[in-house]
Amino acid sequence: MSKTAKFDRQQVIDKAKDLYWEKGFHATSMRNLQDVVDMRPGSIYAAFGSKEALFKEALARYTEIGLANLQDCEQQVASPLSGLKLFMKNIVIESQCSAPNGMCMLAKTVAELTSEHQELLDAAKESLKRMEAAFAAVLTRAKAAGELAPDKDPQELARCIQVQIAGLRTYAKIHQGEAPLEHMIEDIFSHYPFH
Amino acid sequence: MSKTAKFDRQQVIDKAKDLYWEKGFHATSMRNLQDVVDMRPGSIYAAFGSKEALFKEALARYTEIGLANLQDCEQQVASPLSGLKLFMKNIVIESQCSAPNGMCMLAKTVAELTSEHQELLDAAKESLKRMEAAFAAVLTRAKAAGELAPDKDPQELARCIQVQIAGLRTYAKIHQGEAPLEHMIEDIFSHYPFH
DNA sequence: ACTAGATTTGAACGACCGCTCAATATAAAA
DNA sequence: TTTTATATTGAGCGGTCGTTCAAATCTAGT
Repeated sequence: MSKTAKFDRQQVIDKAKDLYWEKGFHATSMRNLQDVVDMRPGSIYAAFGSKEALFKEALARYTEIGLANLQDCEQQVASPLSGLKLFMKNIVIESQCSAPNGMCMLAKTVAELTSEHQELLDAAKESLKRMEAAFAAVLTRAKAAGELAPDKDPQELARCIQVQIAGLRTYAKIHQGEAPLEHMIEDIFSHYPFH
Repeated sequence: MSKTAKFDRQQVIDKAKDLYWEKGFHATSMRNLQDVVDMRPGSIYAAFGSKEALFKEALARYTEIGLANLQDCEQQVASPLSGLKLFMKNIVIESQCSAPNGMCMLAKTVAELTSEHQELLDAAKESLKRMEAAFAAVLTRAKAAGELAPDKDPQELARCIQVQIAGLRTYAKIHQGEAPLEHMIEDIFSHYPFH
Protein backbone atom coordinates (compact mmCIF):
# COMPACT_ATOMS: atom_id res chain seq x y z
CA MET A 1 0.00 0.00 0.00
CA SER A 2 0.89 3.67 0.33
CA LYS A 3 -0.40 6.99 1.56
CA THR A 4 -4.01 7.18 2.80
CA ALA A 5 -6.20 10.25 2.41
CA LYS A 6 -5.83 12.52 5.43
CA PHE A 7 -9.07 14.55 5.22
CA ASP A 8 -12.37 13.40 6.71
CA ARG A 9 -14.66 12.93 3.71
CA GLN A 10 -17.87 13.42 5.67
CA GLN A 11 -16.64 16.61 7.33
CA VAL A 12 -15.65 17.99 3.94
CA ILE A 13 -19.06 17.19 2.46
CA ASP A 14 -20.76 18.78 5.47
CA LYS A 15 -18.78 22.00 5.07
CA ALA A 16 -19.41 22.04 1.32
CA LYS A 17 -23.11 21.42 1.95
CA ASP A 18 -23.32 24.40 4.31
CA LEU A 19 -21.61 26.73 1.84
CA TYR A 20 -23.72 25.58 -1.12
CA TRP A 21 -26.81 25.86 1.07
CA GLU A 22 -25.94 29.41 2.06
CA LYS A 23 -24.92 30.78 -1.33
CA GLY A 24 -26.54 28.48 -3.87
CA PHE A 25 -24.86 26.54 -6.67
CA HIS A 26 -23.89 29.35 -9.03
CA ALA A 27 -22.74 31.88 -6.44
CA THR A 28 -20.46 29.32 -4.80
CA SER A 29 -17.06 29.19 -6.48
CA MET A 30 -14.57 26.36 -6.22
CA ARG A 31 -12.21 28.85 -4.58
CA ASN A 32 -14.82 29.56 -1.88
CA LEU A 33 -15.08 25.80 -1.35
CA GLN A 34 -11.29 25.38 -1.23
CA ASP A 35 -11.21 27.89 1.61
CA VAL A 36 -13.95 26.37 3.78
CA VAL A 37 -12.80 22.76 3.37
CA ASP A 38 -9.09 23.70 3.50
CA MET A 39 -8.07 21.59 0.53
CA ARG A 40 -6.21 22.42 -2.67
CA PRO A 41 -8.07 22.19 -6.01
CA GLY A 42 -6.26 19.01 -7.05
CA SER A 43 -7.33 17.17 -3.90
CA ILE A 44 -10.95 18.23 -4.25
CA TYR A 45 -11.06 17.13 -7.88
CA ALA A 46 -9.33 13.85 -7.09
CA ALA A 47 -11.86 13.14 -4.34
CA PHE A 48 -15.09 14.45 -5.87
CA GLY A 49 -14.57 14.94 -9.61
CA SER A 50 -16.29 18.26 -10.24
CA LYS A 51 -18.25 21.14 -8.74
CA GLU A 52 -21.46 19.41 -9.83
CA ALA A 53 -20.52 16.05 -8.35
CA LEU A 54 -19.65 17.66 -5.01
CA PHE A 55 -22.95 19.52 -5.05
CA LYS A 56 -24.75 16.23 -5.65
CA GLU A 57 -23.05 14.71 -2.61
CA ALA A 58 -24.01 17.81 -0.61
CA LEU A 59 -27.65 17.39 -1.64
CA ALA A 60 -27.56 13.73 -0.62
CA ARG A 61 -26.06 14.59 2.75
CA TYR A 62 -28.64 17.35 3.31
CA THR A 63 -31.43 14.87 2.61
CA GLU A 64 -29.94 12.25 4.91
CA ILE A 65 -29.80 14.79 7.76
CA GLY A 66 -33.36 15.94 7.06
CA LEU A 67 -34.75 12.41 7.20
CA ALA A 68 -32.79 11.68 10.38
CA ASN A 69 -34.15 14.89 11.97
CA LEU A 70 -37.69 13.83 11.20
CA GLN A 71 -37.13 10.48 12.87
CA ASP A 72 -35.49 12.15 15.88
CA CYS A 73 -38.46 14.47 16.31
CA GLU A 74 -40.89 11.56 16.23
CA GLN A 75 -38.90 9.72 18.90
CA GLN A 76 -38.40 12.78 21.11
CA VAL A 77 -42.12 13.36 21.60
CA ALA A 78 -43.14 9.70 21.23
CA SER A 79 -46.09 10.51 18.99
CA PRO A 80 -46.06 10.64 15.17
CA LEU A 81 -48.22 13.69 14.61
CA SER A 82 -46.69 15.92 17.29
CA GLY A 83 -43.27 14.70 16.08
CA LEU A 84 -44.11 16.02 12.64
CA LYS A 85 -45.28 19.29 14.18
CA LEU A 86 -42.00 19.60 16.11
CA PHE A 87 -40.07 18.93 12.91
CA MET A 88 -41.95 21.72 11.14
CA LYS A 89 -41.33 24.16 13.96
CA ASN A 90 -37.64 23.28 13.97
CA ILE A 91 -37.07 23.84 10.28
CA VAL A 92 -39.43 26.79 9.83
CA ILE A 93 -38.66 28.73 13.01
CA GLU A 94 -35.32 27.62 14.48
CA SER A 95 -33.38 27.05 11.29
CA GLN A 96 -34.26 30.61 10.24
CA CYS A 97 -31.25 31.83 12.21
CA SER A 98 -29.26 28.71 13.09
CA ALA A 99 -29.01 27.17 9.61
CA PRO A 100 -26.79 28.46 6.77
CA ASN A 101 -29.96 29.61 5.03
CA GLY A 102 -33.59 29.84 6.14
CA MET A 103 -34.74 28.19 2.93
CA CYS A 104 -34.75 24.45 2.30
CA MET A 105 -31.63 23.63 0.29
CA LEU A 106 -33.62 21.28 -1.94
CA ALA A 107 -36.34 23.83 -2.71
CA LYS A 108 -33.66 26.47 -3.26
CA THR A 109 -31.94 24.19 -5.76
CA VAL A 110 -35.18 23.44 -7.63
CA ALA A 111 -35.80 27.20 -7.78
CA GLU A 112 -32.28 28.07 -8.93
CA LEU A 113 -31.29 25.47 -11.49
CA THR A 114 -32.50 24.95 -15.06
CA SER A 115 -32.24 22.01 -17.46
CA GLU A 116 -28.62 23.11 -17.96
CA HIS A 117 -27.96 21.09 -14.79
CA GLN A 118 -30.66 18.46 -15.26
CA GLU A 119 -28.91 15.83 -13.16
CA LEU A 120 -28.74 18.09 -10.09
CA LEU A 121 -32.29 19.28 -10.64
CA ASP A 122 -33.53 15.69 -10.77
CA ALA A 123 -31.53 14.78 -7.66
CA ALA A 124 -33.13 17.66 -5.73
CA LYS A 125 -36.64 16.73 -6.91
CA GLU A 126 -36.03 13.10 -6.03
CA SER A 127 -34.93 14.07 -2.51
CA LEU A 128 -38.01 16.24 -2.03
CA LYS A 129 -40.16 13.28 -3.04
CA ARG A 130 -38.34 11.12 -0.51
CA MET A 131 -39.07 13.71 2.18
CA GLU A 132 -42.74 13.71 1.20
CA ALA A 133 -42.82 9.92 1.37
CA ALA A 134 -41.31 10.12 4.85
CA PHE A 135 -44.06 12.56 5.88
CA ALA A 136 -46.65 10.13 4.52
CA ALA A 137 -45.09 7.31 6.55
CA VAL A 138 -45.29 9.38 9.73
CA LEU A 139 -48.92 10.20 8.97
CA THR A 140 -49.72 6.54 8.40
CA ARG A 141 -48.29 5.78 11.83
CA ALA A 142 -50.33 8.66 13.27
CA LYS A 143 -53.45 7.09 11.80
CA ALA A 144 -52.59 3.69 13.27
CA ALA A 145 -52.03 5.34 16.65
CA GLY A 146 -55.44 7.04 16.48
CA GLU A 147 -53.94 10.53 16.33
CA LEU A 148 -55.56 10.99 12.96
CA ALA A 149 -59.14 10.15 11.87
CA PRO A 150 -59.40 6.87 9.90
CA ASP A 151 -60.79 8.59 6.80
CA LYS A 152 -57.73 10.83 6.30
CA ASP A 153 -55.36 10.14 3.40
CA PRO A 154 -51.67 10.21 4.44
CA GLN A 155 -50.56 10.93 0.87
CA GLU A 156 -52.80 13.97 0.61
CA LEU A 157 -51.77 15.26 4.01
CA ALA A 158 -48.09 14.74 3.21
CA ARG A 159 -48.59 16.82 0.07
CA CYS A 160 -50.17 19.52 2.21
CA ILE A 161 -47.25 19.46 4.67
CA GLN A 162 -44.76 19.79 1.81
CA VAL A 163 -46.62 22.81 0.41
CA GLN A 164 -46.89 24.45 3.84
CA ILE A 165 -43.20 24.00 4.61
CA ALA A 166 -42.07 25.51 1.30
CA GLY A 167 -44.56 28.35 1.69
CA LEU A 168 -43.79 29.10 5.32
CA ARG A 169 -40.01 29.08 4.88
CA THR A 170 -40.30 31.50 1.98
CA TYR A 171 -42.69 33.67 3.99
CA ALA A 172 -40.37 33.60 7.01
CA LYS A 173 -37.45 34.74 4.87
CA ILE A 174 -39.45 37.68 3.52
CA HIS A 175 -40.76 38.86 6.89
CA GLN A 176 -37.67 38.12 9.01
CA GLY A 177 -39.16 37.30 12.41
CA GLU A 178 -42.29 39.42 12.06
CA ALA A 179 -44.60 36.55 11.14
CA PRO A 180 -46.63 34.50 13.64
CA LEU A 181 -45.07 31.28 12.40
CA GLU A 182 -45.79 29.19 15.48
CA HIS A 183 -49.47 30.07 15.32
CA MET A 184 -49.58 29.37 11.58
CA ILE A 185 -48.12 25.91 12.12
CA GLU A 186 -50.55 25.14 14.95
CA ASP A 187 -53.41 26.20 12.66
CA ILE A 188 -52.41 23.69 9.99
CA PHE A 189 -52.75 20.79 12.41
CA SER A 190 -55.93 21.98 14.12
CA HIS A 191 -58.01 22.52 10.97
CA TYR A 192 -58.87 20.96 7.61
CA PRO A 193 -57.44 18.84 6.10
CA PHE A 194 -56.08 17.53 9.40
CA HIS A 195 -59.18 18.04 11.57
CA MET B 1 -30.45 68.70 -29.38
CA SER B 2 -29.09 65.57 -30.99
CA LYS B 3 -29.64 61.87 -31.51
CA THR B 4 -32.47 60.16 -29.61
CA ALA B 5 -32.27 56.60 -28.30
CA LYS B 6 -33.61 54.13 -30.84
CA PHE B 7 -34.43 51.14 -28.61
CA ASP B 8 -37.74 50.73 -26.76
CA ARG B 9 -36.80 50.89 -23.09
CA GLN B 10 -39.86 48.96 -21.88
CA GLN B 11 -39.35 46.17 -24.43
CA VAL B 12 -35.72 45.86 -23.34
CA ILE B 13 -36.69 45.66 -19.66
CA ASP B 14 -39.34 43.06 -20.48
CA LYS B 15 -36.84 40.86 -22.32
CA ALA B 16 -34.27 41.28 -19.55
CA LYS B 17 -36.96 40.44 -16.98
CA ASP B 18 -37.83 37.20 -18.78
CA LEU B 19 -34.20 36.09 -19.00
CA TYR B 20 -33.45 36.95 -15.37
CA TRP B 21 -36.69 35.20 -14.37
CA GLU B 22 -35.73 32.07 -16.28
CA LYS B 23 -32.10 31.79 -15.21
CA GLY B 24 -31.82 33.77 -12.00
CA PHE B 25 -29.46 36.66 -11.23
CA HIS B 26 -26.12 34.82 -11.01
CA ALA B 27 -26.62 32.45 -13.95
CA THR B 28 -27.56 35.30 -16.27
CA SER B 29 -24.50 36.93 -17.83
CA MET B 30 -24.37 40.34 -19.42
CA ARG B 31 -23.50 38.60 -22.69
CA ASN B 32 -26.72 36.54 -22.44
CA LEU B 33 -28.60 39.80 -21.91
CA GLN B 34 -26.82 41.52 -24.82
CA ASP B 35 -28.06 38.71 -27.07
CA VAL B 36 -31.74 38.78 -26.04
CA VAL B 37 -32.09 42.56 -26.02
CA ASP B 38 -29.88 42.99 -29.12
CA MET B 39 -27.80 45.81 -27.71
CA ARG B 40 -24.06 46.28 -27.35
CA PRO B 41 -22.55 46.43 -23.83
CA GLY B 42 -21.90 50.17 -24.02
CA SER B 43 -25.55 50.93 -24.81
CA ILE B 44 -26.82 48.73 -22.00
CA TYR B 45 -24.49 50.34 -19.47
CA ALA B 46 -25.33 53.85 -20.73
CA ALA B 47 -29.05 53.10 -20.34
CA PHE B 48 -29.13 51.04 -17.14
CA GLY B 49 -25.80 51.44 -15.33
CA SER B 50 -25.06 47.91 -14.17
CA LYS B 51 -26.23 44.31 -14.09
CA GLU B 52 -27.73 44.95 -10.66
CA ALA B 53 -29.55 48.12 -11.70
CA LEU B 54 -31.08 46.35 -14.71
CA PHE B 55 -32.16 43.49 -12.46
CA LYS B 56 -33.82 45.97 -10.14
CA GLU B 57 -35.79 47.42 -13.04
CA ALA B 58 -36.74 43.89 -14.08
CA LEU B 59 -38.04 43.20 -10.56
CA ALA B 60 -40.08 46.41 -10.61
CA ARG B 61 -41.56 45.53 -14.01
CA TYR B 62 -42.39 42.00 -12.84
CA THR B 63 -44.21 43.42 -9.81
CA GLU B 64 -46.11 45.94 -11.91
CA ILE B 65 -47.34 43.15 -14.21
CA GLY B 66 -48.29 40.96 -11.25
CA LEU B 67 -50.37 43.70 -9.64
CA ALA B 68 -52.04 44.48 -12.98
CA ASN B 69 -52.85 40.79 -13.46
CA LEU B 70 -54.52 40.64 -10.09
CA GLN B 71 -56.70 43.63 -10.96
CA ASP B 72 -57.55 42.14 -14.36
CA CYS B 73 -58.64 38.89 -12.73
CA GLU B 74 -60.91 40.72 -10.31
CA GLN B 75 -62.54 42.65 -13.16
CA GLN B 76 -62.90 39.62 -15.42
CA VAL B 77 -65.05 37.71 -12.96
CA ALA B 78 -66.59 40.78 -11.31
CA SER B 79 -66.14 39.40 -7.80
CA PRO B 80 -63.15 39.95 -5.52
CA LEU B 81 -62.81 36.47 -4.04
CA SER B 82 -63.26 34.51 -7.28
CA GLY B 83 -60.96 37.03 -8.95
CA LEU B 84 -58.28 36.12 -6.43
CA LYS B 85 -58.94 32.44 -7.05
CA LEU B 86 -58.58 32.97 -10.81
CA PHE B 87 -55.31 34.82 -10.21
CA MET B 88 -53.97 31.92 -8.16
CA LYS B 89 -54.94 29.39 -10.81
CA ASN B 90 -53.29 31.48 -13.49
CA ILE B 91 -49.96 31.82 -11.77
CA VAL B 92 -49.84 28.37 -10.19
CA ILE B 93 -51.20 26.29 -13.08
CA GLU B 94 -50.94 28.21 -16.37
CA SER B 95 -47.65 29.99 -15.81
CA GLN B 96 -46.05 26.61 -15.09
CA CYS B 97 -45.54 26.18 -18.84
CA SER B 98 -46.25 29.60 -20.36
CA ALA B 99 -43.97 31.72 -18.16
CA PRO B 100 -40.14 31.81 -18.33
CA ASN B 101 -40.11 29.96 -15.03
CA GLY B 102 -42.81 28.27 -12.96
CA MET B 103 -41.54 29.95 -9.81
CA CYS B 104 -42.36 33.49 -8.76
CA MET B 105 -39.44 35.72 -9.78
CA LEU B 106 -39.62 37.57 -6.46
CA ALA B 107 -39.58 34.41 -4.35
CA LYS B 108 -36.79 33.02 -6.55
CA THR B 109 -34.77 36.16 -5.93
CA VAL B 110 -35.32 36.04 -2.16
CA ALA B 111 -34.21 32.40 -2.24
CA GLU B 112 -31.15 33.03 -4.41
CA LEU B 113 -29.57 36.24 -3.13
CA THR B 114 -27.64 36.91 0.08
CA SER B 115 -26.70 40.13 1.86
CA GLU B 116 -23.99 40.49 -0.80
CA HIS B 117 -26.79 42.01 -2.89
CA GLN B 118 -28.80 43.58 -0.08
CA GLU B 119 -30.41 46.21 -2.26
CA LEU B 120 -31.88 43.67 -4.67
CA LEU B 121 -32.93 41.43 -1.80
CA ASP B 122 -34.76 44.31 -0.14
CA ALA B 123 -36.41 45.30 -3.42
CA ALA B 124 -37.73 41.74 -3.88
CA LYS B 125 -39.02 41.57 -0.30
CA GLU B 126 -40.66 44.96 -0.67
CA SER B 127 -42.43 43.83 -3.83
CA LEU B 128 -43.67 40.67 -2.14
CA LYS B 129 -45.09 42.81 0.65
CA ARG B 130 -46.83 44.99 -1.93
CA MET B 131 -48.36 41.86 -3.47
CA GLU B 132 -49.56 40.75 -0.04
CA ALA B 133 -51.07 44.19 0.59
CA ALA B 134 -52.87 43.91 -2.76
CA PHE B 135 -54.27 40.52 -1.69
CA ALA B 136 -55.46 42.10 1.56
CA ALA B 137 -57.17 44.88 -0.40
CA VAL B 138 -59.00 42.33 -2.56
CA LEU B 139 -60.07 40.45 0.57
CA THR B 140 -61.34 43.64 2.18
CA ARG B 141 -63.49 44.23 -0.91
CA ALA B 142 -64.67 40.61 -0.72
CA LYS B 143 -65.74 41.21 2.87
CA ALA B 144 -67.60 44.38 1.91
CA ALA B 145 -69.35 42.47 -0.88
CA GLY B 146 -70.45 39.75 1.54
CA GLU B 147 -68.30 37.07 -0.16
CA LEU B 148 -66.40 36.68 3.09
CA ALA B 149 -67.76 36.40 6.66
CA PRO B 150 -67.52 39.67 8.65
CA ASP B 151 -65.30 38.14 11.33
CA LYS B 152 -62.50 37.26 8.87
CA ASP B 153 -59.25 39.21 8.95
CA PRO B 154 -58.06 40.26 5.46
CA GLN B 155 -54.44 40.62 6.66
CA GLU B 156 -54.38 37.09 8.01
CA LEU B 157 -56.00 35.65 4.90
CA ALA B 158 -53.59 37.58 2.66
CA ARG B 159 -50.72 36.03 4.59
CA CYS B 160 -52.25 32.63 4.03
CA ILE B 161 -52.62 33.28 0.29
CA GLN B 162 -48.98 34.34 0.07
CA VAL B 163 -47.83 31.17 1.83
CA GLN B 164 -50.02 28.97 -0.36
CA ILE B 165 -48.81 30.53 -3.59
CA ALA B 166 -45.13 30.12 -2.69
CA GLY B 167 -45.75 26.56 -1.52
CA LEU B 168 -47.88 25.51 -4.47
CA ARG B 169 -45.54 26.94 -7.11
CA THR B 170 -42.61 25.11 -5.53
CA TYR B 171 -44.66 21.93 -5.31
CA ALA B 172 -45.78 22.27 -8.93
CA LYS B 173 -42.16 22.63 -10.08
CA ILE B 174 -41.18 19.47 -8.23
CA HIS B 175 -44.05 17.33 -9.51
CA GLN B 176 -44.29 18.73 -13.06
CA GLY B 177 -47.99 18.36 -13.85
CA GLU B 178 -48.63 15.36 -11.60
CA ALA B 179 -50.17 17.36 -8.76
CA PRO B 180 -53.93 18.06 -8.36
CA LEU B 181 -53.24 21.82 -8.22
CA GLU B 182 -56.74 22.94 -9.19
CA HIS B 183 -58.26 20.85 -6.41
CA MET B 184 -55.70 22.11 -3.90
CA ILE B 185 -56.54 25.72 -4.75
CA GLU B 186 -60.29 25.08 -4.47
CA ASP B 187 -59.68 23.51 -1.07
CA ILE B 188 -57.99 26.64 0.25
CA PHE B 189 -61.04 28.75 -0.46
CA SER B 190 -63.63 26.25 0.74
CA HIS B 191 -62.12 25.57 4.16
CA TYR B 192 -60.54 27.30 7.15
CA PRO B 193 -59.37 30.02 7.36
CA PHE B 194 -61.67 31.12 4.51
CA HIS B 195 -64.80 29.17 5.50
C1' DA C 1 16.48 2.45 4.86
C1' DC C 2 14.34 1.80 0.74
C1' DT C 3 10.83 1.51 -2.53
C1' DA C 4 6.38 1.74 -4.65
C1' DG C 5 2.04 3.51 -5.08
C1' DA C 6 -1.09 6.71 -3.54
C1' DT C 7 -2.21 11.64 -2.09
C1' DT C 8 -1.31 16.51 -2.05
C1' DT C 9 0.26 20.67 -3.95
C1' DG C 10 -0.27 25.11 -6.41
C1' DA C 11 0.99 27.40 -10.64
C1' DA C 12 -1.26 28.04 -14.57
C1' DC C 13 -4.64 27.22 -18.64
C1' DG C 14 -8.32 28.84 -21.70
C1' DA C 15 -12.76 30.66 -21.18
C1' DC C 16 -15.79 33.80 -19.56
C1' DC C 17 -17.05 37.49 -16.25
C1' DG C 18 -18.81 42.60 -15.58
C1' DC C 19 -17.62 46.64 -17.44
C1' DT C 20 -15.07 50.79 -19.98
C1' DC C 21 -14.03 54.07 -23.43
C1' DA C 22 -12.11 56.06 -27.66
C1' DA C 23 -13.94 56.08 -32.03
C1' DT C 24 -17.90 56.43 -34.94
C1' DA C 25 -22.64 57.37 -36.36
C1' DT C 26 -26.68 59.97 -36.09
C1' DA C 27 -30.32 63.49 -35.92
C1' DA C 28 -32.01 67.96 -34.17
C1' DA C 29 -30.71 72.98 -33.99
C1' DA C 30 -28.35 76.78 -36.12
C1' DT D 1 -24.96 72.76 -44.76
C1' DT D 2 -22.65 72.90 -40.74
C1' DT D 3 -22.54 72.36 -36.00
C1' DT D 4 -23.19 70.02 -31.80
C1' DA D 5 -24.80 67.06 -28.39
C1' DT D 6 -26.02 62.61 -27.71
C1' DA D 7 -26.33 57.46 -28.85
C1' DT D 8 -24.01 53.38 -30.50
C1' DT D 9 -20.24 50.39 -31.29
C1' DG D 10 -17.04 46.60 -30.11
C1' DA D 11 -12.31 45.66 -28.96
C1' DG D 12 -10.44 44.81 -24.94
C1' DC D 13 -9.36 45.58 -19.73
C1' DG D 14 -8.34 43.26 -15.26
C1' DG D 15 -10.22 39.73 -12.85
C1' DT D 16 -12.38 35.29 -11.71
C1' DC D 17 -14.19 31.01 -13.29
C1' DG D 18 -13.81 25.60 -13.24
C1' DT D 19 -10.31 22.61 -14.01
C1' DT D 20 -5.66 20.21 -14.97
C1' DC D 21 -1.23 18.08 -14.14
C1' DA D 22 3.76 17.62 -13.35
C1' DA D 23 6.19 17.73 -9.36
C1' DA D 24 6.58 17.09 -4.43
C1' DT D 25 5.22 14.59 -0.44
C1' DC D 26 3.94 10.94 2.33
C1' DT D 27 3.27 6.22 4.34
C1' DA D 28 2.62 1.16 4.28
C1' DG D 29 5.12 -2.95 3.01
C1' DT D 30 9.65 -4.85 2.17
